[in-house]
Amino acid sequence: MRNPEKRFEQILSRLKAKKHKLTPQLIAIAKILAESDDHPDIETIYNRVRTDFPRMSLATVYRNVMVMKSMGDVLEIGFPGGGNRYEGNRVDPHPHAVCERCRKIIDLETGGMAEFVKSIERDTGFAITKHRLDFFGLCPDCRNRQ
Amino acid sequence: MRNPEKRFEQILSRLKAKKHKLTPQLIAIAKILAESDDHPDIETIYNRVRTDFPRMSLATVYRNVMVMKSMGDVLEIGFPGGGNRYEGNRVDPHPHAVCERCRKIIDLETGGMAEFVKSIERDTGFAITKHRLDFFGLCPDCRNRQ
DNA sequence: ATACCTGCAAAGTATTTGCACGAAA
DNA sequence: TTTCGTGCAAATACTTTGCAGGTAT
Repeated sequence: MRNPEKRFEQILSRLKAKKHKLTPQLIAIAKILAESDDHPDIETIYNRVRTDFPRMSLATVYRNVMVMKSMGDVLEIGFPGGGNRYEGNRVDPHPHAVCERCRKIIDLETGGMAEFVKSIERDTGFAITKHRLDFFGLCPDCRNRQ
Repeated sequence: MRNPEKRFEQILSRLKAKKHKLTPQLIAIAKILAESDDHPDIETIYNRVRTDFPRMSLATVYRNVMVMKSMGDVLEIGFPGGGNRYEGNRVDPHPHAVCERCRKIIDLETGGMAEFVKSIERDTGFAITKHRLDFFGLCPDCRNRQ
């Protein structure tokens, strides 16, 4: 998704379809998420939103981001110890390069693997030290329990 | 690494090489990590170790796991909201399948991707809904600052 | 002997929740 | 009008830290 406006409208219509009240706070948070391409954390979203809504609570940011996350309109990039990052302008699963020092996160396109690492280093200038590749789903036992 | 005993000795000798005091607590925790293939969390390690060391503190488990993690002898599988999982019997990076319901984690071997998802579902019986693929390292800006 | 490690309890973080009020539908 | 969302503050969960005493080298 390259068009933030369109993405914003899409999120709003999906919220409406799910019978969520379109409060000014929710709208503002959705807008930030649709527009941001730097994978902001909750605190960052909070700060951005507070330039327009100085009285908005941090709890409201948590709550609304979680709403959109469970709808599948926001991707959570989780980290141990918190400070999770969120992405709303693009929700198809895709790899990320994460700088361990400045915590910058950039989107990558899928491809090989190992081979992949080399091309990432070539294309981005990153020095890759580790990667993380997890698959989420239901194991056989749980699939059989509904 | 298929041999827990050997892996245990390896961790101990690396700890010794780094001038760590081989306290009974550290040895016990290293043993659990070398032997466990179920990616235990801190609480689980704590409980396993406490059958032999009932007076051991949870803080000690945290501290010693972190020591081995920074040495590169323990792999941390981090999750948002805590409850991170640890793996000491194998430290080469490799993909995992994580059950979102029972939190079971199993090791996988590397291969394609997309194609990969299908073969994982075939081989394990998992129903994969998402995957996670992150690369960690230093971005160009940070590489230039040392 | 002495530097490092431990247990305990307290302090931190990040996130979630209860509640009374206020606003969207 | 009625239901749901908000702000605030307190609670929770996980992890880290300060300190006094103990132990591996």
